[in-house]
Amino acid sequence: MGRGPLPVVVRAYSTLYVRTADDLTARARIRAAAVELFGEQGFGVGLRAIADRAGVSLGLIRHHFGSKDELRAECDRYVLDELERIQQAKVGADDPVGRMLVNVRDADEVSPLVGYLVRGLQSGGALATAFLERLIADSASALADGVESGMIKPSVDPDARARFLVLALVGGLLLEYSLAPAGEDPHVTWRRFADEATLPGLELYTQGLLTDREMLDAYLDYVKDPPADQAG
Amino acid sequence: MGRGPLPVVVRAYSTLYVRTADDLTARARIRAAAVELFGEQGFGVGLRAIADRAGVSLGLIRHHFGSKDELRAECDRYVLDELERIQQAKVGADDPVGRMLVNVRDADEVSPLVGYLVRGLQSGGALATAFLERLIADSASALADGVESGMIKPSVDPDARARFLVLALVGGLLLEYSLAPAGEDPHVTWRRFADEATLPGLELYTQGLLTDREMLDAYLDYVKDPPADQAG
DNA sequence: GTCTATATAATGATAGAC
DNA sequence: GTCTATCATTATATAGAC
Repeated sequence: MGRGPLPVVVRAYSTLYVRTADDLTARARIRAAAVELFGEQGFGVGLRAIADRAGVSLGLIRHHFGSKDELRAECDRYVLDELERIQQAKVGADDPVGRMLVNVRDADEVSPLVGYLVRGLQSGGALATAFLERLIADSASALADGVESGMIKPSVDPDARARFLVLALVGGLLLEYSLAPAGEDPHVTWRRFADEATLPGLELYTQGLLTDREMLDAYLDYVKDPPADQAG
Repeated sequence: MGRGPLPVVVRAYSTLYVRTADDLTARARIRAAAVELFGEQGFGVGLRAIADRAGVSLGLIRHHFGSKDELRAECDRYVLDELERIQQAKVGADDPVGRMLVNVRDADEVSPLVGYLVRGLQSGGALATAFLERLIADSASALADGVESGMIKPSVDPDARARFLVLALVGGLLLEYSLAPAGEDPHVTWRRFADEATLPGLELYTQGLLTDREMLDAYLDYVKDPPADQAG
Protein backbone atom coordinates (compact mmCIF):
# COMPACT_ATOMS: atom_id res chain seq x y z
CA MET A 1 0.00 0.00 0.00
CA GLY A 2 1.14 3.57 -0.70
CA ARG A 3 1.45 6.48 1.71
CA GLY A 4 -2.26 7.18 2.12
CA PRO A 5 -4.43 5.45 4.69
CA LEU A 6 -6.63 3.94 1.96
CA PRO A 7 -5.80 3.02 -1.62
CA VAL A 8 -5.79 6.09 -3.84
CA VAL A 9 -8.18 6.02 -6.75
CA VAL A 10 -7.83 7.37 -10.22
CA ARG A 11 -10.21 10.28 -10.53
CA ALA A 12 -10.79 10.33 -14.25
CA TYR A 13 -14.47 11.03 -14.62
CA SER A 14 -14.53 14.79 -14.44
CA THR A 15 -16.33 15.11 -17.77
CA LEU A 16 -19.25 13.03 -16.57
CA TYR A 17 -22.02 15.47 -15.97
CA VAL A 18 -20.53 18.92 -16.20
CA ARG A 19 -21.75 19.75 -19.68
CA THR A 20 -24.33 22.49 -19.33
CA ALA A 21 -27.81 21.73 -20.54
CA ASP A 22 -27.43 24.16 -23.44
CA ASP A 23 -24.80 22.01 -25.09
CA LEU A 24 -27.06 19.00 -25.45
CA THR A 25 -29.55 18.10 -28.10
CA ALA A 26 -33.20 18.21 -27.08
CA ARG A 27 -33.28 14.44 -26.86
CA ALA A 28 -30.30 14.39 -24.49
CA ARG A 29 -31.76 17.27 -22.47
CA ILE A 30 -34.96 15.30 -21.98
CA ARG A 31 -33.01 12.26 -20.85
CA ALA A 32 -30.87 14.32 -18.48
CA ALA A 33 -33.94 16.03 -17.01
CA ALA A 34 -35.64 12.66 -16.58
CA VAL A 35 -32.62 11.18 -14.78
CA GLU A 36 -32.52 14.18 -12.45
CA LEU A 37 -36.22 14.27 -11.67
CA PHE A 38 -36.64 10.51 -11.35
CA GLY A 39 -33.72 10.58 -8.95
CA GLU A 40 -35.01 13.54 -6.95
CA GLN A 41 -38.70 12.64 -6.75
CA GLY A 42 -39.06 9.02 -7.77
CA PHE A 43 -40.56 7.43 -10.85
CA GLY A 44 -44.02 8.80 -10.12
CA VAL A 45 -42.93 12.19 -11.45
CA GLY A 46 -45.00 13.47 -14.38
CA LEU A 47 -43.86 13.91 -17.95
CA ARG A 48 -44.89 17.56 -17.76
CA ALA A 49 -42.35 18.22 -15.01
CA ILE A 50 -39.68 16.54 -17.13
CA ALA A 51 -40.69 18.56 -20.17
CA ASP A 52 -40.52 21.79 -18.13
CA ARG A 53 -37.04 21.10 -16.77
CA ALA A 54 -35.78 20.10 -20.21
CA GLY A 55 -37.31 23.23 -21.71
CA VAL A 56 -39.36 21.33 -24.26
CA SER A 57 -42.98 20.45 -24.79
CA LEU A 58 -44.82 17.37 -23.70
CA GLY A 59 -45.29 16.32 -27.30
CA LEU A 60 -41.57 16.25 -27.97
CA ILE A 61 -41.01 13.63 -25.30
CA ARG A 62 -43.60 11.48 -27.00
CA HIS A 63 -41.94 12.13 -30.36
CA HIS A 64 -38.51 11.02 -29.17
CA PHE A 65 -39.37 8.29 -26.69
CA GLY A 66 -42.87 7.10 -27.46
CA SER A 67 -43.95 6.47 -23.88
CA LYS A 68 -42.95 7.02 -20.29
CA ASP A 69 -41.87 3.40 -19.94
CA GLU A 70 -39.54 3.69 -22.91
CA LEU A 71 -38.09 6.90 -21.49
CA ARG A 72 -37.53 5.12 -18.19
CA ALA A 73 -35.87 2.18 -19.96
CA GLU A 74 -33.54 4.53 -21.80
CA CYS A 75 -32.64 6.25 -18.51
CA ASP A 76 -31.88 2.83 -17.01
CA ARG A 77 -29.55 1.98 -19.87
CA TYR A 78 -27.91 5.40 -19.74
CA VAL A 79 -27.26 5.33 -16.00
CA LEU A 80 -25.95 1.77 -16.11
CA ASP A 81 -23.60 2.65 -18.96
CA GLU A 82 -22.33 5.77 -17.20
CA LEU A 83 -21.70 3.85 -13.99
CA GLU A 84 -19.85 1.20 -15.98
CA ARG A 85 -17.76 3.95 -17.56
CA ILE A 86 -16.92 5.41 -14.16
CA GLN A 87 -15.97 2.02 -12.79
CA GLN A 88 -13.65 1.41 -15.72
CA ALA A 89 -11.84 4.62 -14.81
CA LYS A 90 -11.40 3.29 -11.28
CA VAL A 91 -9.90 -0.07 -12.20
CA GLY A 92 -6.50 1.41 -11.43
CA ALA A 93 -7.14 0.91 -7.71
CA ASP A 94 -4.32 -1.19 -6.40
CA ASP A 95 -5.87 -4.00 -4.37
CA PRO A 96 -9.13 -5.95 -4.20
CA VAL A 97 -10.32 -4.93 -0.75
CA GLY A 98 -9.51 -1.35 -1.56
CA ARG A 99 -11.64 -1.58 -4.69
CA MET A 100 -14.58 -2.64 -2.60
CA LEU A 101 -14.22 -0.18 0.25
CA VAL A 102 -13.18 2.71 -1.90
CA ASN A 103 -16.43 2.55 -3.79
CA VAL A 104 -18.09 3.59 -0.55
CA ARG A 105 -15.58 6.23 0.46
CA ASP A 106 -15.04 7.98 -2.87
CA ALA A 107 -17.97 8.99 -4.99
CA ASP A 108 -17.94 12.65 -5.96
CA GLU A 109 -19.70 14.57 -8.65
CA VAL A 110 -22.09 11.84 -9.63
CA SER A 111 -25.12 13.02 -7.67
CA PRO A 112 -27.74 12.69 -10.41
CA LEU A 113 -26.58 9.20 -11.29
CA VAL A 114 -26.52 8.17 -7.64
CA GLY A 115 -29.96 9.57 -6.99
CA TYR A 116 -31.36 7.69 -9.95
CA LEU A 117 -29.55 4.50 -8.99
CA VAL A 118 -30.95 4.69 -5.46
CA ARG A 119 -34.49 5.03 -6.79
CA GLY A 120 -33.90 2.17 -9.19
CA LEU A 121 -32.57 -0.10 -6.46
CA GLN A 122 -35.50 0.74 -4.20
CA SER A 123 -38.00 -0.01 -6.95
CA GLY A 124 -36.38 -3.21 -8.16
CA GLY A 125 -36.61 -3.84 -11.88
CA ALA A 126 -34.04 -4.30 -14.59
CA LEU A 127 -31.57 -1.65 -13.44
CA ALA A 128 -31.39 -3.01 -9.90
CA THR A 129 -30.85 -6.59 -11.05
CA ALA A 130 -28.22 -5.70 -13.63
CA PHE A 131 -26.32 -3.36 -11.33
CA LEU A 132 -26.26 -5.68 -8.32
CA GLU A 133 -25.47 -8.87 -10.19
CA ARG A 134 -22.54 -7.17 -11.86
CA LEU A 135 -21.35 -5.75 -8.56
CA ILE A 136 -21.66 -9.16 -6.89
CA ALA A 137 -19.71 -10.85 -9.66
CA ASP A 138 -16.97 -8.19 -9.51
CA SER A 139 -16.76 -8.50 -5.73
CA ALA A 140 -16.61 -12.29 -5.86
CA SER A 141 -13.70 -12.00 -8.24
CA ALA A 142 -11.96 -9.38 -6.10
CA LEU A 143 -12.47 -11.46 -2.96
CA ALA A 144 -11.06 -14.53 -4.68
CA ASP A 145 -7.98 -12.50 -5.64
CA GLY A 146 -7.68 -11.40 -2.03
CA VAL A 147 -7.92 -14.94 -0.75
CA GLU A 148 -5.25 -16.05 -3.16
CA SER A 149 -2.91 -13.23 -2.17
CA GLY A 150 -3.49 -13.93 1.51
CA MET A 151 -5.21 -10.66 2.37
CA ILE A 152 -8.68 -12.17 2.75
CA LYS A 153 -9.67 -15.16 4.82
CA PRO A 154 -11.21 -18.05 2.89
CA SER A 155 -14.93 -18.82 3.13
CA VAL A 156 -16.82 -22.09 3.11
CA ASP A 157 -19.11 -20.53 0.46
CA PRO A 158 -17.31 -17.73 -1.40
CA ASP A 159 -20.22 -16.85 -3.72
CA ALA A 160 -22.70 -16.59 -0.84
CA ARG A 161 -20.22 -14.39 1.01
CA ALA A 162 -19.75 -12.03 -1.94
CA ARG A 163 -23.51 -11.71 -2.33
CA PHE A 164 -24.03 -11.13 1.39
CA LEU A 165 -21.34 -8.46 1.60
CA VAL A 166 -22.60 -6.56 -1.42
CA LEU A 167 -26.25 -6.66 -0.36
CA ALA A 168 -25.32 -5.55 3.14
CA LEU A 169 -23.12 -2.67 2.03
CA VAL A 170 -25.39 -1.40 -0.75
CA GLY A 171 -28.48 -2.04 1.35
CA GLY A 172 -27.06 -0.08 4.25
CA LEU A 173 -26.36 2.82 1.93
CA LEU A 174 -29.89 2.61 0.61
CA LEU A 175 -31.32 2.80 4.11
CA GLU A 176 -29.19 5.85 4.79
CA TYR A 177 -31.02 7.42 1.85
CA SER A 178 -34.39 6.38 3.22
CA LEU A 179 -33.57 8.02 6.54
CA ALA A 180 -32.12 11.16 4.99
CA PRO A 181 -34.17 14.38 4.98
CA ALA A 182 -36.26 14.68 1.84
CA GLY A 183 -34.48 16.57 -0.89
CA GLU A 184 -30.99 16.23 0.55
CA ASP A 185 -28.23 16.19 -2.06
CA PRO A 186 -27.48 12.51 -2.79
CA HIS A 187 -23.79 13.27 -2.54
CA VAL A 188 -24.17 14.51 1.04
CA THR A 189 -26.07 11.40 2.05
CA TRP A 190 -23.48 9.15 0.41
CA ARG A 191 -20.66 10.99 2.14
CA ARG A 192 -22.34 10.69 5.54
CA PHE A 193 -22.75 6.95 5.09
CA ALA A 194 -19.10 6.63 4.14
CA ASP A 195 -18.11 8.57 7.26
CA GLU A 196 -20.34 6.50 9.52
CA ALA A 197 -19.69 3.08 8.00
CA THR A 198 -15.95 3.05 7.37
CA LEU A 199 -14.86 2.60 10.97
CA PRO A 200 -17.38 -0.06 12.07
CA GLY A 201 -17.04 -1.75 8.70
CA LEU A 202 -13.27 -2.02 8.90
CA GLU A 203 -13.54 -3.09 12.51
CA LEU A 204 -16.01 -5.84 11.64
CA TYR A 205 -13.94 -6.95 8.65
CA THR A 206 -10.81 -7.03 10.82
CA GLN A 207 -11.90 -8.59 14.10
CA GLY A 208 -15.42 -9.91 13.53
CA LEU A 209 -17.98 -9.69 16.28
CA LEU A 210 -18.15 -12.95 18.23
CA THR A 211 -15.49 -14.08 20.66
CA ASP A 212 -15.76 -17.80 19.88
CA ARG A 213 -16.81 -20.16 17.06
CA GLU A 214 -19.68 -21.78 18.95
CA MET A 215 -22.58 -20.34 16.94
CA LEU A 216 -20.91 -20.81 13.57
CA ASP A 217 -19.99 -24.41 14.30
CA ALA A 218 -23.48 -25.09 15.62
CA TYR A 219 -24.96 -23.72 12.42
CA LEU A 220 -22.58 -25.70 10.24
CA ASP A 221 -23.70 -28.84 12.10
CA TYR A 222 -27.32 -27.78 11.67
CA VAL A 223 -26.90 -27.40 7.90
CA LYS A 224 -25.10 -30.74 7.59
CA ASP A 225 -27.67 -32.62 9.68
CA PRO A 226 -30.99 -30.73 9.85
CA PRO A 227 -33.71 -31.66 12.39
CA ALA A 228 -36.25 -34.18 11.07
CA ASP A 229 -39.28 -31.84 11.22
CA GLN A 230 -37.55 -29.33 8.95
CA ALA A 231 -36.25 -31.66 6.25
CA GLY A 232 -38.06 -31.36 2.90
CA MET B 1 -27.00 -22.90 24.99
CA GLY B 2 -29.66 -25.65 24.71
CA ARG B 3 -29.79 -28.54 22.29
CA GLY B 4 -30.78 -26.57 19.23
CA PRO B 5 -28.22 -24.97 16.93
CA LEU B 6 -29.68 -21.51 17.49
CA PRO B 7 -31.51 -20.04 20.46
CA VAL B 8 -35.13 -21.14 20.48
CA VAL B 9 -37.68 -18.38 20.37
CA VAL B 10 -41.04 -18.16 22.00
CA ARG B 11 -43.62 -18.34 19.21
CA ALA B 12 -46.51 -16.54 20.82
CA TYR B 13 -47.92 -14.46 18.00
CA SER B 14 -50.23 -16.94 16.35
CA THR B 15 -53.25 -14.69 16.81
CA LEU B 16 -51.63 -11.92 14.85
CA TYR B 17 -53.37 -11.90 11.54
CA VAL B 18 -55.45 -15.04 11.37
CA ARG B 19 -58.81 -13.43 12.09
CA THR B 20 -60.84 -13.64 8.91
CA ALA B 21 -61.95 -10.39 7.37
CA ASP B 22 -65.57 -11.08 8.32
CA ASP B 23 -64.82 -10.77 12.02
CA LEU B 24 -63.64 -7.21 11.77
CA THR B 25 -65.52 -3.95 11.77
CA ALA B 26 -65.58 -2.08 8.49
CA ARG B 27 -63.02 0.37 9.80
CA ALA B 28 -60.63 -2.46 10.68
CA ARG B 29 -61.30 -4.17 7.35
CA ILE B 30 -60.36 -1.00 5.51
CA ARG B 31 -57.16 -0.71 7.50
CA ALA B 32 -56.30 -4.39 6.92
CA ALA B 33 -56.98 -4.07 3.18
CA ALA B 34 -54.86 -0.93 3.04
CA VAL B 35 -51.95 -2.63 4.82
CA GLU B 36 -52.14 -5.55 2.40
CA LEU B 37 -52.41 -3.49 -0.77
CA PHE B 38 -49.83 -0.89 0.23
CA GLY B 39 -47.51 -3.80 0.99
CA GLU B 40 -48.22 -5.64 -2.23
CA GLN B 41 -48.27 -2.73 -4.68
CA GLY B 42 -46.75 0.26 -2.93
CA PHE B 43 -48.28 3.48 -1.68
CA GLY B 44 -49.37 4.54 -5.13
CA VAL B 45 -52.30 2.14 -4.94
CA GLY B 46 -55.70 3.81 -5.34
CA LEU B 47 -58.36 4.20 -2.69
CA ARG B 48 -60.85 2.40 -4.96
CA ALA B 49 -58.73 -0.76 -4.95
CA ILE B 50 -58.61 -0.62 -1.15
CA ALA B 51 -62.36 -0.10 -0.96
CA ASP B 52 -62.92 -3.09 -3.27
CA ARG B 53 -60.74 -5.43 -1.22
CA ALA B 54 -62.33 -4.27 2.02
CA GLY B 55 -65.78 -4.75 0.51
CA VAL B 56 -66.84 -1.17 1.21
CA SER B 57 -67.45 1.97 -0.79
CA LEU B 58 -65.03 4.76 -1.53
CA GLY B 59 -67.11 7.14 0.57
CA LEU B 60 -66.74 5.03 3.67
CA ILE B 61 -62.99 5.33 3.61
CA ARG B 62 -63.39 9.07 3.50
CA HIS B 63 -65.89 8.88 6.35
CA HIS B 64 -63.58 6.91 8.63
CA PHE B 65 -60.19 8.27 7.71
CA GLY B 66 -60.75 11.65 6.06
CA SER B 67 -57.95 11.38 3.52
CA LYS B 68 -55.45 8.98 2.00
CA ASP B 69 -52.63 10.51 4.02
CA GLU B 70 -54.49 9.92 7.26
CA LEU B 71 -55.22 6.33 6.26
CA ARG B 72 -51.54 5.86 5.53
CA ALA B 73 -50.59 7.37 8.88
CA GLU B 74 -52.97 5.02 10.68
CA CYS B 75 -51.49 2.05 8.83
CA ASP B 76 -48.02 3.20 9.91
CA ARG B 77 -49.08 3.34 13.54
CA TYR B 78 -50.86 -0.01 13.32
CA VAL B 79 -47.93 -1.86 11.72
CA LEU B 80 -45.44 -0.35 14.15
CA ASP B 81 -47.62 -1.35 17.11
CA GLU B 82 -48.08 -4.91 15.83
CA LEU B 83 -44.35 -5.31 15.25
CA GLU B 84 -43.72 -4.03 18.76
CA ARG B 85 -46.22 -6.56 20.10
CA ILE B 86 -44.51 -9.40 18.22
CA GLN B 87 -41.12 -8.35 19.49
CA GLN B 88 -42.39 -8.31 23.06
CA ALA B 89 -43.44 -11.94 22.61
CA LYS B 90 -39.91 -12.74 21.50
CA VAL B 91 -38.11 -11.11 24.42
CA GLY B 92 -37.81 -14.58 25.95
CA ALA B 93 -34.91 -15.32 23.60
CA ASP B 94 -32.00 -16.26 25.76
CA ASP B 95 -29.04 -14.26 24.62
CA PRO B 96 -28.35 -10.92 22.92
CA VAL B 97 -26.72 -12.15 19.72
CA GLY B 98 -29.45 -14.74 19.38
CA ARG B 99 -32.05 -11.97 19.64
CA MET B 100 -30.44 -10.17 16.77
CA LEU B 101 -29.87 -13.10 14.46
CA VAL B 102 -33.12 -14.83 15.26
CA ASN B 103 -35.03 -11.85 13.97
CA VAL B 104 -33.64 -12.73 10.59
CA ARG B 105 -34.09 -16.49 10.80
CA ASP B 106 -37.57 -16.65 12.33
CA ALA B 107 -40.35 -14.55 10.92
CA ASP B 108 -43.39 -16.59 10.04
CA GLU B 109 -46.98 -15.66 9.43
CA VAL B 110 -46.46 -11.95 9.32
CA SER B 111 -46.40 -11.47 5.57
CA PRO B 112 -48.72 -8.47 5.33
CA LEU B 113 -46.85 -6.64 8.06
CA VAL B 114 -43.51 -7.45 6.49
CA GLY B 115 -44.66 -6.35 3.05
CA TYR B 116 -45.89 -3.05 4.43
CA LEU B 117 -42.73 -2.56 6.47
CA VAL B 118 -40.57 -3.15 3.42
CA ARG B 119 -42.49 -0.53 1.43
CA GLY B 120 -42.25 1.86 4.35
CA LEU B 121 -38.51 1.40 4.69
CA GLN B 122 -38.00 1.89 0.95
CA SER B 123 -40.04 5.08 0.97
CA GLY B 124 -38.51 6.58 4.09
CA GLY B 125 -40.88 8.60 6.23
CA ALA B 126 -42.06 8.28 9.81
CA LEU B 127 -42.41 4.48 9.92
CA ALA B 128 -38.91 3.85 8.62
CA THR B 129 -37.33 6.28 11.05
CA ALA B 130 -39.24 5.01 14.08
CA PHE B 131 -38.69 1.35 13.27
CA LEU B 132 -34.99 1.63 12.55
CA GLU B 133 -34.12 3.92 15.42
CA ARG B 134 -35.84 1.56 17.83
CA LEU B 135 -34.10 -1.44 16.30
CA ILE B 136 -30.74 0.32 16.48
CA ALA B 137 -31.27 1.23 20.13
CA ASP B 138 -32.32 -2.33 21.00
CA SER B 139 -29.32 -3.74 19.18
CA ALA B 140 -26.92 -1.34 20.85
CA SER B 141 -28.26 -2.48 24.20
CA ALA B 142 -28.05 -6.16 23.24
CA LEU B 143 -24.50 -5.72 21.94
CA ALA B 144 -23.49 -3.96 25.15
CA ASP B 145 -24.88 -6.90 27.15
CA GLY B 146 -22.90 -9.26 24.93
CA VAL B 147 -19.70 -7.30 25.42
CA GLU B 148 -20.19 -7.37 29.18
CA SER B 149 -20.83 -11.11 29.21
CA GLY B 150 -17.80 -11.73 27.02
CA MET B 151 -19.63 -13.06 23.98
CA ILE B 152 -19.09 -9.97 21.83
CA LYS B 153 -15.84 -8.22 21.15
CA PRO B 154 -15.69 -4.59 22.25
CA SER B 155 -15.76 -1.78 19.68
CA VAL B 156 -14.02 1.59 19.60
CA ASP B 157 -17.44 3.13 18.77
CA PRO B 158 -20.28 0.88 20.02
CA ASP B 159 -23.12 3.12 18.83
CA ALA B 160 -21.69 3.43 15.33
CA ARG B 161 -21.25 -0.34 15.25
CA ALA B 162 -24.86 -1.00 16.28
CA ARG B 163 -26.10 1.39 13.61
CA PHE B 164 -23.86 -0.12 10.95
CA LEU B 165 -24.91 -3.69 11.74
CA VAL B 166 -28.62 -2.90 11.72
CA LEU B 167 -28.50 -0.86 8.52
CA ALA B 168 -26.48 -3.59 6.81
CA LEU B 169 -28.73 -6.44 7.88
CA VAL B 170 -32.04 -4.69 7.27
CA GLY B 171 -30.72 -3.09 4.10
CA GLY B 172 -29.60 -6.43 2.75
CA LEU B 173 -33.04 -7.84 3.40
CA LEU B 174 -34.57 -4.87 1.63
CA LEU B 175 -32.43 -5.46 -1.42
CA GLU B 176 -33.49 -9.09 -1.47
CA TYR B 177 -37.02 -7.73 -1.80
CA SER B 178 -36.02 -5.40 -4.61
CA LEU B 179 -34.51 -8.32 -6.50
CA ALA B 180 -37.40 -10.69 -5.83
CA PRO B 181 -39.91 -11.44 -8.61
CA ALA B 182 -42.83 -9.00 -8.51
CA GLY B 183 -45.71 -10.33 -6.44
CA GLU B 184 -43.71 -12.94 -4.55
CA ASP B 185 -45.05 -13.67 -1.06
CA PRO B 186 -43.02 -11.50 1.34
CA HIS B 187 -42.57 -14.49 3.59
CA VAL B 188 -40.86 -16.48 0.85
CA THR B 189 -38.48 -13.62 0.14
CA TRP B 190 -37.70 -13.19 3.83
CA ARG B 191 -37.03 -16.90 4.21
CA ARG B 192 -34.71 -16.96 1.22
CA PHE B 193 -32.69 -14.09 2.64
CA ALA B 194 -32.44 -15.90 5.98
CA ASP B 195 -31.22 -19.04 4.19
CA GLU B 196 -28.67 -17.14 2.12
CA ALA B 197 -27.44 -14.75 4.79
CA THR B 198 -27.11 -16.89 7.90
CA LEU B 199 -23.97 -18.75 6.88
CA PRO B 200 -21.93 -15.84 5.48
CA GLY B 201 -23.26 -13.63 8.30
CA LEU B 202 -22.15 -15.99 11.04
CA GLU B 203 -18.88 -16.55 9.25
CA LEU B 204 -18.22 -12.83 9.01
CA TYR B 205 -19.25 -12.28 12.64
CA THR B 206 -16.99 -15.12 13.75
CA GLN B 207 -13.80 -14.70 11.76
CA GLY B 208 -14.05 -11.33 10.04
CA LEU B 209 -12.70 -10.89 6.55
CA LEU B 210 -9.20 -9.45 6.63
CA THR B 211 -6.13 -11.40 7.66
CA ASP B 212 -4.34 -8.52 9.38
CA ARG B 213 -5.06 -5.20 11.11
CA GLU B 214 -3.21 -3.04 8.62
CA MET B 215 -6.20 -1.31 7.05
CA LEU B 216 -8.02 -0.74 10.32
CA ASP B 217 -4.96 0.71 12.02
CA ALA B 218 -4.26 2.89 8.99
CA TYR B 219 -7.79 4.24 9.14
CA LEU B 220 -7.61 4.86 12.88
CA ASP B 221 -4.43 6.87 12.27
CA TYR B 222 -6.15 8.70 9.45
CA VAL B 223 -9.05 9.70 11.69
CA LYS B 224 -6.74 10.81 14.48
CA ASP B 225 -4.48 12.85 12.20
CA PRO B 226 -6.18 13.73 8.90
CA PRO B 227 -4.17 15.02 5.91
CA ALA B 228 -3.95 18.81 5.72
CA ASP B 229 -5.87 19.21 2.45
CA GLN B 230 -8.88 17.40 3.94
CA ALA B 231 -9.14 19.25 7.25
CA GLY B 232 -12.14 21.58 7.51
C1' DG C 1 -38.18 18.61 -34.97
C1' DT C 2 -41.11 21.05 -32.33
C1' DC C 3 -45.27 22.85 -30.98
C1' DT C 4 -50.55 23.36 -29.42
C1' DA C 5 -54.79 21.30 -28.55
C1' DT C 6 -57.44 17.51 -27.20
C1' DA C 7 -58.92 12.67 -25.93
C1' DT C 8 -59.38 9.37 -22.39
C1' DA C 9 -58.74 7.36 -18.13
C1' DA C 10 -57.72 7.46 -13.35
C1' DT C 11 -57.07 9.77 -9.12
C1' DG C 12 -58.55 11.96 -4.42
C1' DA C 13 -62.05 14.90 -2.55
C1' DT C 14 -66.79 16.17 -1.83
C1' DA C 15 -71.98 16.41 -1.25
C1' DG C 16 -75.89 14.54 -0.03
C1' DA C 17 -79.47 10.49 0.19
C1' DC C 18 -80.75 6.64 3.15
C1' DG D 1 -72.57 4.04 9.20
C1' DT D 2 -72.89 3.30 4.61
C1' DC D 3 -73.93 4.27 0.10
C1' DT D 4 -74.19 6.64 -4.89
C1' DA D 5 -73.15 10.38 -7.78
C1' DT D 6 -70.26 13.94 -9.12
C1' DC D 7 -66.35 17.41 -9.18
C1' DA D 8 -61.81 19.00 -10.05
C1' DT D 9 -57.34 17.64 -10.99
C1' DT D 10 -53.88 15.22 -13.12
C1' DA D 11 -51.89 11.54 -15.80
C1' DT D 12 -50.52 9.60 -20.32
C1' DA D 13 -51.53 9.16 -24.98
C1' DT D 14 -52.81 11.08 -29.42
C1' DA D 15 -53.64 14.10 -33.64
C1' DG D 16 -52.39 17.42 -36.36
C1' DA D 17 -50.41 22.36 -37.42
C1' DC D 18 -46.03 24.63 -38.51
